[in-house]
Amino acid sequence: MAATIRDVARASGVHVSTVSRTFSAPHLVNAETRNRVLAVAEDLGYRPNRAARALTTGRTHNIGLIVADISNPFFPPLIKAAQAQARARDYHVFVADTDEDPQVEEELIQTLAKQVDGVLLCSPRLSNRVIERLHAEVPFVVVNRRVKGMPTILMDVGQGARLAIEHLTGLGHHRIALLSGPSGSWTSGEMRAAAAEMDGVELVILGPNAPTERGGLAVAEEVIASGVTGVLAYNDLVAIGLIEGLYERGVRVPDDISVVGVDDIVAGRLNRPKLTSVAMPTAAAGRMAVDLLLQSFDEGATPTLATLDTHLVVRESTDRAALFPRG
Amino acid sequence: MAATIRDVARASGVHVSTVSRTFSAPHLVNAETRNRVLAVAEDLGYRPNRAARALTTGRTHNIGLIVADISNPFFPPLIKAAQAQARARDYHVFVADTDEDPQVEEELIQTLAKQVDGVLLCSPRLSNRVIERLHAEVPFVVVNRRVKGMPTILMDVGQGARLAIEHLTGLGHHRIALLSGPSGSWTSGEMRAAAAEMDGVELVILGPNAPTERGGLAVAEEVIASGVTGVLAYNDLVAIGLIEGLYERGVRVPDDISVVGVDDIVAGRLNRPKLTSVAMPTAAAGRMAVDLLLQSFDEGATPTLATLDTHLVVRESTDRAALFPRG
DNA sequence: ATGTTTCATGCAACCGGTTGCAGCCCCTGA
DNA sequence: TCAGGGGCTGCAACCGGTTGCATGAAACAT
Repeated sequence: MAATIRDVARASGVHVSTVSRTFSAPHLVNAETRNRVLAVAEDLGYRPNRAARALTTGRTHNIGLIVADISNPFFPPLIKAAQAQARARDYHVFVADTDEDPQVEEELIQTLAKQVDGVLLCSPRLSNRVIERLHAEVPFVVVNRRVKGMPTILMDVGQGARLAIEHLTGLGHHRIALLSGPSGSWTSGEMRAAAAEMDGVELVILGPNAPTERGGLAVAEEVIASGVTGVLAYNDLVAIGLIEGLYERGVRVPDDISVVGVDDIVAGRLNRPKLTSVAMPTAAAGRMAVDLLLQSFDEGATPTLATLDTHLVVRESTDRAALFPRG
Repeated sequence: MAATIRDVARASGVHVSTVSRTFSAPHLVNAETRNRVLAVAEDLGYRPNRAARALTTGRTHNIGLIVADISNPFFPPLIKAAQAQARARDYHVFVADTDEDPQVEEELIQTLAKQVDGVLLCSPRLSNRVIERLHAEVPFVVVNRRVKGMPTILMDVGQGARLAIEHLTGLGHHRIALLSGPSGSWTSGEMRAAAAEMDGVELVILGPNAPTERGGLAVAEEVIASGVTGVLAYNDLVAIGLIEGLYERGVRVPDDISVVGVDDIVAGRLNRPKLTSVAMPTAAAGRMAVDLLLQSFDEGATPTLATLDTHLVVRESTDRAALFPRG
C-alpha cells in the first residue's frame, strides 16, 4: 500500500535512519543526500506515519477536544478558535461529542488518551473526582469548570449573571427567575451563587433544565406560574425556547416578561425579539485553552488559572417592568 | 507512566503474547490464566494502546468525519448520528472542520489518513480530481457529492428544489430567485439544474453566496432589485439572513416576498416568521455513511450509491404572491 | 504402551518509525 | 606526519502491541 520509510530507504540507497532524519532532523543530513531522499519520497508519495512516530517520541501532535453537545451553538466558535490556534502550532484537533452523557465522556477520554497529547475538556459533566483520576492518563485543560491542580479556563459567568440582574433590576424587575442548567454544570452553580448574593432581588430558582430550546419550552408554564417579571436563563437556547413557550401561551416578551440569555449565540441575534444576552469570550477561551495545553507539555509548569471577562449585550428581549414608570 | 503490556506480563508471570491474547482473542487463553491477567491489568490500570495495536493490525477502529463548517447547524445532527452509529459498532469518530477551505481540507485528510480506517467527507469543497487522488491513501464515503467509484450518500436536493418551486408557483409566484451556495458545492449545482428545467418559472440566479446568514444578509439588496416575489435559498442560514436583510429594508416576509430555505434546521423553526424549508434526512445520512464505510472495509464490496429523499416543511415564510387572488 | 489431537503458552519477527552510539572520511593545525 | 575534531551515515535497540509457528503437556484413541 502506502510507501513506508523502508521503501524510500531502499529506493534511494540509504539507511532508514537517514530517511528518518531527512524528515525529523534535516540539518543532520547532507544537503545532497537530503534532496535525493526527498525526491524519491515525493516520487513514491511517502508521508511519515504520525501514529508510528508517536510510538517512539511519545508525541502525537494531536489534541482532543471534548464537548457536551456539538449542536449547542455555544461550542462551535470555541472549537474553531482552538482548531485555528492548534494548526498554527502544528497540531491537529479531534473533536468528540459526549451527548451530555458522563459515561460516554469517560469512555471517550480513555480512548482518546493514547491518541492525543492532551485533551481540552469543555463544560465537562463528569465529577471532579473522576476528572482527577483520568488526569493520570492524559494532560487536561478544563474549560468552564474548576478542578484543583489542573490548568483551567473560566469565563466569569458569575460576573455576567450580576450584570444581567443589575440590568433587570434597573428596569424595575425585582422578582426574577433563574433557570438553572444540567445538574453537573459548574456554570449553573456559579450563576446561582452570584445571583443569590445580590440585594433587592426576590430570586426564584427553576430547574434543572436541559440546556436546549426544548428545556426552555418545557419550563414556560412554571415561569408564568411563578409570577416573575424578569428571567435569567441558563443559556440562549433555553431563553429562545422559553420565549417561544411564553408566546404560545399569550405572554409577550419583553412587554410582559423580560428575558436574558447567556452565550450570545448567533441565533439569539436573529431571534425576534432579538435576545439580550451575556456574551462569553468563547473564541479567546479556545485559543487560550490550546496554548495552556501546549505549555503544560513543555515544562513541569504550574497549572494556570485564567478567568475571562463576560459582558452584557442589551437587545430587545428586555424592557421596563410593566408597573414601572415608563417616562 | 501508563502500564504497558510488558508490565502486565511481568506482574502476572506470563509472556506478553498471552496478555495480548487475553484482550484481543480471549478464547485462546485458559480461563484461569485469563482471569489472573485481567485482575493484574485492572490493578495496574492497563489499557491496550490502540495506536500501537493499529500498527500491526492496520485497524485503528477510528473514523474521521470532515465537515466544511461545524458551526453550520446542518451538520450536528449528522455528526451525532454518525457518532452514535459508530459507537454501536465499536468505532470512534474524530470530527474536524475545514473552515470551507479546500487547502485545509486536503491537509486534514492527509493527516487523518494514517490515524483512522476511513473518512466521511461531508459536503466536501475539494474537486473530484483531488478527492480521487486522495482516495488512494484512505477509504472514503462521500456525502452530498457525486464522485465516481466511491461509496456515496446523496440527499436528493434536486427533488427538494422541485418541491419548493412547485410550492411557490402554486402560491402564484412565477419570478423566483435561486440563491446559490459556494462555488465548489455539489448541492448548489443540483438545485440549479433541477430548478432550470421547471416550466412556468422565470429563474433568477444570484450568487455564489457564503452559506451563512451573513451571505443571506449580503444578497438582500440584489434580491429586492431583481423584482422576484419568491426565493429559494441555498440553505436555512442564508434564508434567515436574507429575511433579516429584507426586514431591515422594509420588505416583509411572507407579505412581500416568500422565502424557502433548505436543511430545516432548528433555528429556522424558531425564527419569526417560522421558515418554510426543505428537510434533509441528515441523521439517516450520518448513520448510513458509517455503515457504508465499515462495509467497504470488509469486502472488496462494490461502492454503493444511496439517495435519500427530502421533503418540504411548510411554515410561515411563504404565502400567496401579492397579486394573486387571496380568496 | 504408543500415536494422535487438542489446548495453552512461549518465542521471535514484525508493524513504521526514532535515536544513542559508533565508525568512517576528510579537514585542520601543530 | 599525526592527533583531534566535525560532518555524515549506518547499526541496532526500542516504542507497544500482534501473530504464525513451535513446543509441551494433557487427553484421548488404539
